[in-house]
Amino acid sequence: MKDTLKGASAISLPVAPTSNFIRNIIEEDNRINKWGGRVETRFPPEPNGYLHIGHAKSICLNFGLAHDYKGVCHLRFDDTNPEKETQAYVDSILDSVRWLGFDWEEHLHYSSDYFAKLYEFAEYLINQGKAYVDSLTTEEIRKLRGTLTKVGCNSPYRERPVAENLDLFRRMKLGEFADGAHVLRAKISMVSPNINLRDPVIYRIRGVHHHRTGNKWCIYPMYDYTHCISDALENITHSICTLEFEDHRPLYDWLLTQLKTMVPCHPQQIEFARLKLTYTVMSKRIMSELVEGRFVEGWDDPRMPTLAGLRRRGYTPESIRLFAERIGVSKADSWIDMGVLEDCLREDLNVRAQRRIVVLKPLKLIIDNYPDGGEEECFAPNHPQKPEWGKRVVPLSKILYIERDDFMEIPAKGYFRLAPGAEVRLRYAYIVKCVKVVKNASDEIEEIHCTYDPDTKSGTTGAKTRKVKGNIHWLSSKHALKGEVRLYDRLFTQSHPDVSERDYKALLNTHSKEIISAYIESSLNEAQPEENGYFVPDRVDTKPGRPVFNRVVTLKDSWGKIHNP
RNA sequence: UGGGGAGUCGCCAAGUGGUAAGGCACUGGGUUUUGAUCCCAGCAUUCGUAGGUUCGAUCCCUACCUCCCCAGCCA
Repeated sequence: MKDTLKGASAISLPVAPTSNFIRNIIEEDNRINKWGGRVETRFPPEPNGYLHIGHAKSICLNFGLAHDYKGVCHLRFDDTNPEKETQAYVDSILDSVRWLGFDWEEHLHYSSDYFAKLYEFAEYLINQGKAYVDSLTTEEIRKLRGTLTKVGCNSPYRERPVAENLDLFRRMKLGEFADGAHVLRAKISMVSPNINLRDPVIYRIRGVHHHRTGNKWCIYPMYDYTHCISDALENITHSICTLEFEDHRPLYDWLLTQLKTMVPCHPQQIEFARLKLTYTVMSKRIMSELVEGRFVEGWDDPRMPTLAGLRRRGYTPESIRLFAERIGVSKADSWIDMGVLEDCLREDLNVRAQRRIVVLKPLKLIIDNYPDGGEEECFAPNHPQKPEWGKRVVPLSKILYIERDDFMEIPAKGYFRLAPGAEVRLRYAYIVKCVKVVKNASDEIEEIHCTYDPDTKSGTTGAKTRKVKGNIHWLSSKHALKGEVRLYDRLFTQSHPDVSERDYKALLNTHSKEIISAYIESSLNEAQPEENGYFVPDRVDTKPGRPVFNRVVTLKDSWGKIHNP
């Protein structure tokens, strides 16, 4: 079911993908043999930030489609804005895509690889009378562009002769002008109702160092110009992007039409709705403010929706791929409930994680009739549904820690765990009965006393003779280890955080991280659950002899839902 | 109010002229030494609204309503 494929795209879901409009397009293309059955996609991040779960949707889509249709998916860095891009971001993106389980094989590309070609094509456009050098300032260009409801006006430089344009453009490349002195614009129409077609800027002067091309260039192509050509040069068949690029498509198509004799193909741009997840934000700007303002402890803070954060929290690549499949792909704006993501994780961890005991909020339980200093071994299965995974020893002694929530002095209706006079099974051990509650001066329960029935040990014939409904976990006080456990909750208190509000930070959940000192089984080391959630060692803060765990997600809790909704 | 998109169950999402898939959530029931998992059952006479075409419309036509995106020398 969950095999680990190596190669092209290491994906494999427990469910068959449902149809979506992009698959329908591909299937129709294949039917009419538009691309000779070829499917070539690409994931084109700009190396100016960290990848997040929204990018994961796109990665899974692009690599997934390539995988399913026996095609290939390129990883292409759209690195045309050197002021914001760095090699460090390239590295982190590479790392995240690899971690998610995808392999671009030899198809790792950079838009900057095409700078020479892009430049050559720009000269071609100039020669064709389809591009011109404009010498207006940014503000002047903006003014002449018109507005949403008013058409634009031609720049006074729009009719510059080809030779002058060529000369100017070459000198721009040579570095003869200051940043901003000139731009190259496509000559389309200043009266188009689509603002993207009002002679868009396609090259600007930026005398800055580029993380890959160094100081070779001082003019850099713009996204709209670069992207379609890069797609075409790479022989992409289906160029999948998000909805906001929908009205850039006419420009994408215009450029490739002008350049049809220069490029090998004309890919189809297809737009889908970007992911929005409740209780969090996907905006790079907001995330960056959260990091800078120390509201979280970095881009890989386990509360962040970044892939680095999710990974550190304990999310598995499989769970994220399952999530991407489960949410589907469409063009409708939508918010996916965070619960869907969490459930995908539970589904994955449930089958793969070994079980261990963690007592989060301990309450001392003393077995009065158990011999002082005595101890014995109990055997607990590593997975309740997988006997082949074997059992491990859990030592029992007279003094234990149980979960505070597993005892109620005055039991609520329907509660069937420990209470005065009540009987419950210490899981994998004996049935005990609560005989006494000891409180401190402030009336807080300090310890509870029980008696055990020596004939009821789990695994013995006596265990079958008596049935109790309640069943609680425990750890022997002298054997349990102490460990730091970090409990996380949603980043925002609002399901649909409106970060356009100036004071959106007031919407942050101030209880999104709780650090506690818990009792753990000595062998707890992977994502391992028992009762109160799935835990994973924190990959940054765990040091030898100092265990630090993150609770990735709680278990479903239908009692908790009834009792404290 | 220019242009481009979208509106199918609480949340996603198939279907697109023949009478509403699936998942999540939810509700019942069963199994269970995790109130977990697992299993079984239930859960839109209805597809933004109003008209029209048709034997028949979520699907075609018309009008309207609501929401999203676009005026970076960002991507």
